[in-house]
Amino acid sequence: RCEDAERLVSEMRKAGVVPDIVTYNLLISAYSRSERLADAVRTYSLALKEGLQPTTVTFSALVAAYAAAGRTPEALEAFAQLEQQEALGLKLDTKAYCGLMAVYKEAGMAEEAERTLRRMIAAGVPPNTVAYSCLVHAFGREGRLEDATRVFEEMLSADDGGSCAPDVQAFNILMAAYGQQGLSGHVSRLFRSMLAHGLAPDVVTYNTLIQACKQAGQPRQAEQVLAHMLTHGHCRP
RNA sequence: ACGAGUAC
Repeated sequence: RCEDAERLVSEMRKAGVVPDIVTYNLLISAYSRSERLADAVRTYSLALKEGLQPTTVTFSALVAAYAAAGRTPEALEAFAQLEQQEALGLKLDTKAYCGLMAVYKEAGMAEEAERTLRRMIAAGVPPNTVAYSCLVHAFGREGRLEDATRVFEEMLSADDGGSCAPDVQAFNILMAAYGQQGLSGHVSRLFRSMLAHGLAPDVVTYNTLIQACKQAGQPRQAEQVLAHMLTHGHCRP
């Protein structure tokens, strides 16, 4: 699919259509998803050489490309470049900050992820469910369940029209965190809370529940989860 | 139009 994109771009050129920054952003993102960091970076340089002005999306895509390759320092550097460009009119938006938080999450730097969230809010950039979920996950990964729960509760009590309210994925993230510690009781409590919030569990929810049963050494409970999925679930195993 | 968060 990267190859298809490349072919398309070269056909564009032959047809006299000049690629713009969005074209390059798309390529960078496609390479990133294919874990082709070198190609992503080369494409970024190419865009600069073409005299194109990188956008917030360009840098976000670059950050994601470095992060996908596990290159934390370079990812942070790419975000720093975006911040430099703030003086030149680029805006740090919610997705850009979330990308940075994801880098910290992957790197096991939950404190930095939280600092980023607070900084975003202080800067007047509206946080959302993704930003909070990312932080919950960052703490969860480090086994810091109290912090993960504290952040999750902040999502529940956030009074901003629901833009930070936990969705299915947010519940899944916290459930997985508890499940990894073998705390299946907390996991099923969260599951009930999820239903009470009117959210429909998805396959990942059920997989997470079953994994939690496994982790806690409760094979019978796992069967009950499967039964629940088959009878009440709006999804298939 | 393009970029961000889950289970195995």
